[in-house]
Amino acid sequence: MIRKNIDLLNFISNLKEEEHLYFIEENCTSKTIIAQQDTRTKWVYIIKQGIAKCSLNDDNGNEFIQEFFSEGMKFGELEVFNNKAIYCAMIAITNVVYYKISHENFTALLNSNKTFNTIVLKSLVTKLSEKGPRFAFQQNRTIKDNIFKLFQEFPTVLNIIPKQDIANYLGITLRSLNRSLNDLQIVKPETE
Amino acid sequence: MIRKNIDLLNFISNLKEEEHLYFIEENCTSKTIIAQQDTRTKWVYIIKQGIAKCSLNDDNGNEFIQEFFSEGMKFGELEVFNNKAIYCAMIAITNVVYYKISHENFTALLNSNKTFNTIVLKSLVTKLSEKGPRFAFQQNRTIKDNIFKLFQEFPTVLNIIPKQDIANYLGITLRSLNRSLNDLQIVKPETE
DNA sequence: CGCGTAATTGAAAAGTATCAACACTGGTGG
DNA sequence: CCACCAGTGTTGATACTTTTCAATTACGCG
Repeated sequence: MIRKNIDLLNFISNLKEEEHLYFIEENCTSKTIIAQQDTRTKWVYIIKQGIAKCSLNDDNGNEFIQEFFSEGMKFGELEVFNNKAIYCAMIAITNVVYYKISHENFTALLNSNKTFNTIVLKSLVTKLSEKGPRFAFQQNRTIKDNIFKLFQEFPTVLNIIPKQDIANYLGITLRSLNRSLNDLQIVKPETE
Repeated sequence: MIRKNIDLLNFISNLKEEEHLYFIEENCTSKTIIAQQDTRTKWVYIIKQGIAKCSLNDDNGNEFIQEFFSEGMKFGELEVFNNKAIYCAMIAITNVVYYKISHENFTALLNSNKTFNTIVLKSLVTKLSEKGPRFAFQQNRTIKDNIFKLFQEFPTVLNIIPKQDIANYLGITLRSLNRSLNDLQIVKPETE
């Protein structure tokens, strides 16, 4: 649910000065729209710290959250290859520190640096191989099954992510989420 | 819904003799299981002709169809990178002609041949960028909306793919599919 | 304290699945 | 040539799940 890619962060911090300059560090506060859906951008983004949601909004005002991104997750790289407008939005949930790298430098690094090429390939593969099972499970099980599984994997999610976002991630209404949490007797863990 | 990747087929047929031998041609009849879920394989498969379903089955007997694959779609490449058992099955719907290439040769080609590297990257990107919107739409709309959209994009689907498979692709029951088809007055086109 | 955002809850309406019976089709063997 | 069978498709009635709507409460922050 909350994805990370430490390899990529390590790779960046170990880059020699010259190539490290490709990556520009910025930060933003909670709720900032880091990248806007349906616009064109020249940047690929990589989360350094914090949590953001990668979400897809349709005309009816429905928000579908694909994943929550944390350390090392990159975003906007698909647009380097297919040269289209970005097809989903990236919105900060907590305060976020991130890198951005231009399409040109991204492509250059991809062609010149075999390690980077492999890391990018693997990250695409990982994203792909996680999406399938997630949607399969989500479609074929009841809401309760899905919530139960989610809270097993991630017991503290209520302390980190707003309920509406959790509901949008699961593709259900807030009402249904609340009912199921009651039935399953799941409560927000105390933070001490 | 039925994916193709002509670039990859062209690439293969233009390969020089030596590298073309990497790709072994085979064929099978309808309903053959080309690749079995949760097993390990040393092959990457590429459809040359026909249609197969890429599906994910769970313990409860539910089948979730990720996509229907046609000319040029490759399958099993994720396992080259993450070295796990294949996580979904590939089952022929029509008679199918396909290539297979070993993991070793796939990797070799990926490293030695820049065109191939790009084609593989792009195919991953395409798969990724199609999955998100599909599930977003599927989750946030009614069954009828989904069916209407599907039959707009693909009016002849009833002539090609069994109804149960269409239902599994949409994540609904056959009963619901039939009811909605009635309501929408969608009928199987005559084949002449 | 007051405001806006987030969370909670009940009742009614809408959407979907489940179950079971039946129809159609093409192929096979007597 | 007909009877049978398996696979595929069709349909109605009912039960269940989930959403919608609306009213209310809790919380954090200036």
